[in-house]
Order: sequence, then structure tokens, then C-alpha cells
Amino acid sequence: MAIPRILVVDDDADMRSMLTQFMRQNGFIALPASTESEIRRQLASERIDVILLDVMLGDENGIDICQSLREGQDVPIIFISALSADHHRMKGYEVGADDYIAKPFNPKLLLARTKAVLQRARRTSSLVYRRRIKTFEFNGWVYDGKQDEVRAPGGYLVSLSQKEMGLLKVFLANPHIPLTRDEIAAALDVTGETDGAETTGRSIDVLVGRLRTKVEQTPKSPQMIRTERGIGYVFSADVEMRET
Amino acid sequence: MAIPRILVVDDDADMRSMLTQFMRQNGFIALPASTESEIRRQLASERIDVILLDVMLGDENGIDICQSLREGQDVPIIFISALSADHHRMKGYEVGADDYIAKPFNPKLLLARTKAVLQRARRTSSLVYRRRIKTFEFNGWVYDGKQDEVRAPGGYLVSLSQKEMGLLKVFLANPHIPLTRDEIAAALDVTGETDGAETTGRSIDVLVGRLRTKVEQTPKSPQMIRTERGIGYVFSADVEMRET
DNA sequence: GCGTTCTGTTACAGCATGTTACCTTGTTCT
DNA sequence: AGAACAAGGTAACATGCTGTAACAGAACGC
Repeated sequence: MAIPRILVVDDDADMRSMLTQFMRQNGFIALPASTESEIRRQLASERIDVILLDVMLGDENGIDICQSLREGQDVPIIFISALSADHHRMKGYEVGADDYIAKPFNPKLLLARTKAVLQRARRTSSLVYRRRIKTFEFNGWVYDGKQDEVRAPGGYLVSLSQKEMGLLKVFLANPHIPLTRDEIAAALDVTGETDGAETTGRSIDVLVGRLRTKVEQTPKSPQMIRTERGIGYVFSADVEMRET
Repeated sequence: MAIPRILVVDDDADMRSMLTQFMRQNGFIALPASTESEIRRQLASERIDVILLDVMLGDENGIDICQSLREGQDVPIIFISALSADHHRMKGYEVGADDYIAKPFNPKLLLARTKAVLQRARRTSSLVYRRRIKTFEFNGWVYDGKQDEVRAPGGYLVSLSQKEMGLLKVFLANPHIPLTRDEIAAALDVTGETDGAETTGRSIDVLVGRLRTKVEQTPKSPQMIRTERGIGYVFSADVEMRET
């Protein structure tokens, strides 16, 4: 594919130029921006493949910007932030970011994540569920994004742990697409301190098993969450998404 | 038949010219294209026997293109991709590709596959079952593509392993056509890293045997999956396909 | 601080798949 | 027809992958 174009958004001039230079040295086309209006101007005039967005932009708030961009756009967004507190906020609040990196960050990690996000975007919808989509329906089940809760076919509320819920959302955002354990892990640990390549052991398997016991009628012969031997897992139910 | 005409689709100019030249040196007529609209223009104005399609086409997505081409056309398509992750996607999501090659690819392999696809196309429908076909019926048996499950004449669910299921699908897509072990192996492992010529040993035989024990009433004298001595196997039942 | 819930790790058991070896069946040549 | 050979069938084994129970540490709520 053509060279990826990255929009670097930061109101601190040093940081901005540092980032753009770094990305350029690594084979990307990096464009700087410092305010929301600049972002919009760039988006309108150029093809942009991914946005690196500092959470704290002086007056403007990165999270708000992200959400408002999401209204119309579908460009992948990676957040950068110094505050570990933001972390938690992002986790709970579904902002619509595709990934998240803490400052000071490991350059290699930033590169790895950027590439991962690009690849993902190129293929299909991104791994991360988007905020504006409010509800998912599958096989009579409903995930209500507003309440962040899941209901079984009868309408009964099913309580999932955070990770289980996260995993389900990853599946819902990628129905019929086989996901590797690594991809799932990357999508779940927005925090992931580890370098890209590593495996977390069998934790994904166990998590999948736990989710199956809660959402599959017969966990022993799963209908929705299928195993792809040697590859990973696929969510094989048709998923309907609604915004209302 | 006349000289085969190949449409080489890649947005990277170097890659495109490399591929077209290579194919020309090997006796094909190669036509370049870089966008979906170019593909459609070529298809409309020329006879095209096979399309080599890069999965990643900058803005446009090869997989989407493939699917949309499939709506109207039946031209064989061979995917080319650098990402081994795409692999998995293609496997799960039944895209309608006829074959798949990883980049960097072995030129000999590319040639072999292209020729194989051409021959196949000359015979009948391609080896790969198409996603839009939802259901196959044969001898009272039903393969339900939506659930990806198989039911015996009484309506009983029969559990097949992934490979067994894959093999069955290959047969269903090619009823009455003798398939060599190589063809079957190629259709099953979309991964096929091995060079074209090799045999995988007896694994196909064993797999056929296993499938027979599950779907043949009398596995000892198989009715549907017949052996063609010195050649391979034929699925000799009439298959009815439905989309609903 | 203390119990509860969540999450990751480990270990073991059970499949799925490929390989090998031996047997059966079919073919070919005298 | 019979011997010699080739090709396919399949049981038995080997291996690697997955499911899951059980444990331990971490996170959380009160």
C-alpha cells in the first residue's frame, strides 16, 4: 500500500516536532496539527490513515475531540497521555480510541502499535468497538452499549466481568473474522506494557472459556465463539449493530 | 485455449510492473490495473481469465473488492498478501478467492497456482466454495453454511473436525470432478508454504478415510466419496446448492 | 483490614492432525 | 492364471493444540 499518512496532534510544539520527526524517520508521512480545527482541515484535504492524539491539548480536551471526530469519521485514533489517571478514564469511558500509549513512551512500542492499528484498519473495521454504536444484537442476545450490559435471549441480565465484557465486545466488532490470541490480547490490554510480540500464556484461552460458560447454551460445543485450531477464535454469529 | 489473459492488480507501481513482466515472460498476456474502477473497466472491455489481486490496495480493500466482483463476475481470483494474518481472515471469512499466495512469493509457485486455477476454471466452477452459497444438499444430507454444520438424512447433527468439514466443502463445491490429492491439499491449506510439487504424504488419504467413516453409510464401499485410482478422489453425489 | 471477586498461571486430560507401517486391493506382464 | 508390483485403506502411534479445574496473587468494595 501507499505510505501511511499520520496526523500528529499535540499542542506542545517540541513534542509535536519530535513525534513527527520520529515517525518520518520510520517511513511514515507525518503531518502536524495542534487544534481541533486543524485536524478537521487536514482530514478534509488529505488522506489520513491514523491519528496520534495527545489527550491534553491545553484548552481543548482530547477525549471530546476524539468523540466528536468519531461522529463523522472512521480514522483510527491512538491516544497519548502522561497521566495514568487518564488511563482509567479511557478504559471505563468508551471513547472510541483504537489504542492508548502512556507518556513517556517506548518508541518501539509506539511504532508497533501504529503499525498494528494500520493493518487492522486496512482489513476491516477496527478491533475496537466504536463508541457511537450503541447496541449489538446477536442470536437473540443484546449488548447495550449505553448501559454496558448484556442480556440473554429472554431479556435476563447476564453479569460479565470487565475482561469478559471486553472480549465480547472485541468479538462483536469483528464477527466472522478469526482473531489470533495476540490480536485479542492487544485489543484487551489497552495498557499492555509488554512489547508487541509476546504471548500472555494461556490467559486468552481461559478467558474465552469463561465467557463461553456465560453466553453459550452448551459451552462444550460452542455455537458462537468457535475455535480455529492453530489460529485463534472466531465469533460466528451474525451481529446487527444499531446506533439508537 | 487462447493465451490466458491475466489482470494484475496492485497499487504499488513497482510491484505491478514486476508482476506483469514476469507473467508475460511466462507466456501470459498480463494487463495492469491499480484500482477497482480500473478492474471493472478491464473486465468490461477485455476477456480476463484470472485476476491477481493484492489484498492491500491503499485506500481500497482487496477483500471488499473481491466480494463485490463476485456479485456479478465469476472470474477466478488469486490473492497476494504480505500479512500472514490476512491468511486467517481469508480462511474464516469466505471471500470467494480461488487461491492465496503469501508475499514474498516463490515465482514458480505463483506460476503453478495460476495455471492450476486456469485449468480448474476451464473445467467448471472453482475449487473454493463461495460465501454467498448458504446450503448444500446431497443424498439427503445437508450442509448448512450459515451454521457451518452438517446434518445426516434424519436431521441428526454430525460433528466433523475442521479439516473434515473443509474437505467436505471442497467436495461439495466440485461434485463429479476428480480432484488430485495436491488440489485437495492446496484447497485445504490456504497456508500452503510448501513448494507446489511436493506431496504431503498420506495425510489426505487418512483424512478422506476419516470423513468416510462419518458420512458414508458403508465406509468400506463408499458411495459418495469415490477413489479414482492413480488420480485422487471424486465426490459422486448430486449436489444441490441454495442461497437461502 | 478483610473478605469477595477477578484474573492469570499451571498442570493435566482430551482432541485433531499428521506419520508410519502393514495389509488389502487392483494392475500389469508373462 | 499367477507373480510381481503399485496404489489405496486404516490402525496405531506421535505430536502439538485446546479446554478446564485448581490454585495464587491482585484488585476491589466495604
